Amino acid sequence: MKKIVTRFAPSPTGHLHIGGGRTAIFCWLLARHFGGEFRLRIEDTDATRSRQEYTDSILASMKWLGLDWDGDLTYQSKRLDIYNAYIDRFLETGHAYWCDCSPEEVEAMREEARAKGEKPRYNGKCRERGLTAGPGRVVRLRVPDEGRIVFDDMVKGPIAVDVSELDDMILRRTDGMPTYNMAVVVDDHEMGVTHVVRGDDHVSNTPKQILLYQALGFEVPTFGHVPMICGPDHQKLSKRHGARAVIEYEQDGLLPQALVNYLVRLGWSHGDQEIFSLKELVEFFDGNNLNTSPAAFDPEKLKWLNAYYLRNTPHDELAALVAPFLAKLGYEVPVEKIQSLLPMYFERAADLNALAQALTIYFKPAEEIVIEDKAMKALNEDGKHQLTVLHGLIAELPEFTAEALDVLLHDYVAKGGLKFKQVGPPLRSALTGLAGGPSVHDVMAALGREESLKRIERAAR
RNA sequence: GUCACCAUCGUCUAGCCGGCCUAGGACGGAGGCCUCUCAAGCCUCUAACACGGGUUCAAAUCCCGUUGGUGACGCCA
Repeated sequence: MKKIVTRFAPSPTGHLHIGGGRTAIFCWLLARHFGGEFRLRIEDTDATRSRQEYTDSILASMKWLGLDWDGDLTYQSKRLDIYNAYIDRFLETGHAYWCDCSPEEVEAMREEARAKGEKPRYNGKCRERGLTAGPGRVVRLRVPDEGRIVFDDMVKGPIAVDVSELDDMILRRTDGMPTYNMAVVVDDHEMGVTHVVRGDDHVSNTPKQILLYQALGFEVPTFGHVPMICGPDHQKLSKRHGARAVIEYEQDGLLPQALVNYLVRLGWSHGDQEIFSLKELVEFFDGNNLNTSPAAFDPEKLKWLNAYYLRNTPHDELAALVAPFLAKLGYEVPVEKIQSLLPMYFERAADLNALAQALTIYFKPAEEIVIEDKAMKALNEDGKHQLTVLHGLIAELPEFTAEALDVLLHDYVAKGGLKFKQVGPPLRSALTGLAGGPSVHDVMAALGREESLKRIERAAR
């Protein structure tokens, strides 16, 4: 079988969005599954909107997601000569012609068609005028008068469109730049792309591109259009839905594997399985079992997956990942110290940022511990009384360890005929300022005797 | 408006070459166990085949229509 070549072709007009990210993952997976090649191409033919910083950002996001590409990056802006050579070929073979209609004229044609209840399109005015190159002129494709374009979509199955739906699209703009469809076809052919997997929004481009392949005598690749991702309300995806650029998820403290896992399951499935390692993904993803309908983005499920991956990350790795987030909060602390606190917190946070946030109470002085409202309740009269008594006992505890503290507290409760509820919550409020969290004996052991006593005394006042 | 695509719990989905489906899993939600609390974990529950016609002994599964949704219709990609 011929080697499979896929590609991801973003345009550097913004950061890598989750929709594009998912497409990239699918393309990468398909190539890796079949031992083929995954190529990356930057579609920067729109000079006014393309920016280098976006290219850099997209590349960084690709790396973060773990999507490595084969060969060199291809920049369309550096291939103008190639496109022009092919445009000449179109002209020479009579598949294209020069047109001097102004945008306003064309717009009028579209209006006219719309008024007649037809599809808005260019009417072919310059087809037989025999125009040659000149300023203000574009090159248009001569679309066949009749026929149907049929292709077998990898995910959607057979799709047929009548050529009467297509108009004589522009191949070369007045500024000499190729249009999207033109450049894509040339590049995909020259790069040896065998499988074009892209978003659903491109289905209507496919018949146009097939026309170009045919006119050029190129072999038509396999196309696969994955459905779009929409917001939880099934509306167009927007910031309001919490669906954003990949880079933002990185900044929020998501684990790349969680995002990949989530995105891949949005539109693809492997039976009932929810959790996939990268290795399993490569093993299972063969381009089948892709869904045909648009999927709603669900931040809750992403959160759950991230928490899952967080819990299952070895603590030395996790500590290293948390460190930069703590630093961002103003706490430069040794990774070993972070790791020592992780057993108490790794099951209690949904992302690295929240995890770092939770750890800050171990690095700030007693005076900076703010007691939240919910935690105030435990610091009633009895609570403060218990804290005062406990302060003395803890100060005299011979061996200050979590185990010894646990024994001390339970002995104290048993001897006094108390309930643990009378000592646990006030201690937690005093030590952490929070109503929930790890066992109080663990917290004290982590804080150390001196700091624990300071906080208990402060809260007992 | 025209064309294309799509339609299973609130969401992601399994099932879809018809019978194994009184429709399965996961997230969320509700309740419970555990427990000093919050998580985690475990258990239980919640909730769907858009509608209408066919075809058939039998339809979530096949066909047609309706409705609804998405996308496209650029000298953007």
